[in-house]
Amino acid sequence: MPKQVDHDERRRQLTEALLRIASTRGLQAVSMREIAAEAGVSLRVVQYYFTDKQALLDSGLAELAARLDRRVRQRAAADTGRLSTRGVFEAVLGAILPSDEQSRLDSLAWTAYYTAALTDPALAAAALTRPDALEDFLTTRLTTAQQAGDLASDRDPRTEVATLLALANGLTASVLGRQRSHAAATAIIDYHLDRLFGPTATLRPPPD
Amino acid sequence: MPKQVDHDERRRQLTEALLRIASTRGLQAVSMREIAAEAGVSLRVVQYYFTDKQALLDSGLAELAARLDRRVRQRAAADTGRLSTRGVFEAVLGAILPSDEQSRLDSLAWTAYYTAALTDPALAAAALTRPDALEDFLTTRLTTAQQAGDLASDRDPRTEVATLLALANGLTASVLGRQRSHAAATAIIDYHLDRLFGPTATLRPPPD
DNA sequence: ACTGTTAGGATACGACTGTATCCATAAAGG
DNA sequence: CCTTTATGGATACAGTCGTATCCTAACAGT
Repeated sequence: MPKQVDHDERRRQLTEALLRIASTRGLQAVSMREIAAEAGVSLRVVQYYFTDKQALLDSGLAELAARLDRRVRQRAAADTGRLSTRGVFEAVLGAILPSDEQSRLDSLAWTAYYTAALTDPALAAAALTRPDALEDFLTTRLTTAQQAGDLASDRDPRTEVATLLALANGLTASVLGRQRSHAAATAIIDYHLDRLFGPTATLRPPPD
Repeated sequence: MPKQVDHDERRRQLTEALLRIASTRGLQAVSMREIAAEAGVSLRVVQYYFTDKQALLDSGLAELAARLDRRVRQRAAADTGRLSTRGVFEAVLGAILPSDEQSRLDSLAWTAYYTAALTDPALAAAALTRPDALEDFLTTRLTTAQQAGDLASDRDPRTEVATLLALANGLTASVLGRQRSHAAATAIIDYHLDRLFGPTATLRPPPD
């Protein structure tokens, strides 16, 4: 047998080439030949490791979901026990908003996939499933905080969580379109976390 | 001369055919021939009334912006004087969220354009300009309400408006993806308007 | 009535698409 | 050693794309 190639590694390289194109030139600029060129291989190699273009697109979507999940998990879930409830929300929402260049590119690709899924049934199943896990986790956490007295009793945890996630998505769109800076988006999130959890002590000036 | 055709009317028909395709099959499904078929004319006619595909896309974007502007204006700005500040916000935000089938289709097309503009410089200039007018109008209105004592003094009108608009966009995305119903999105908006303007009197049960 | 312009039908061009096929090479197993 | 199999280069195919061209038909102005 020939060179004995690691198929998973090859597929990973091609998937990353695909996402690089999708995030910089859009999902409609993704073609078999473009992926090959971006990855520095021939067209045949792309065909060899992926049966279909659809398989390639599916792989890109899966990798993207894994990346976003990883980002949220690394920022928050690792030491979720040690963080305050507010800290958890800051971490999760901060992980959703595009901050550095890489997360911006990933958000761009994700937006492209999401939009394509709205009119393409082949992508809808994979891209339009609601990520219940994150929402449930935050709702549970916020409900607990409310029972502990850290959240006003007239707040509805489910609605508050749904709001913050939808708000983060809306802000993300505006950051991607460069209508708002990352800092401005973060400020808006913080404003609402302040209201949610009351005038927090973190950076309050010392009492005179 | 021949049939003496109304060029503007012809262009309007073709633009609407374009938007019909973009909102149901996506912007990447829009081709000259598809537009011709959708409008029931020949390819040559499409070429005759639009010099470019780019001109066609620009026309679609302009029509879309006009429709959304019209929707907001009809719901709110016409009798903005007679409405309460809360009523204005309900009207504007309700006009942004896709409600009936037509506004859903328009929102789909708008989302497709916005996403395409993120990676296509030819669309970026027209689609990624911040609609300052609406935001400024609402901010002014909210500031006035605050001065009249209808809004708690520790609220920041600018941030509140930016939040509600970004929230409406985020909720719109979830409604388009059928992850949330229109009613659920409206409930979330109302929840926050309740908090903004205090426990409102509109539907409060009569005091015993 | 003739002429010139406008409106569109028909067709073609080169580029690009996803996919399929043919064939060469290289290494592992007998 | 030699056959088999995994890898990938080269090329082809049938569509579709935006755009260009050619030509005809119908009417306005003179």
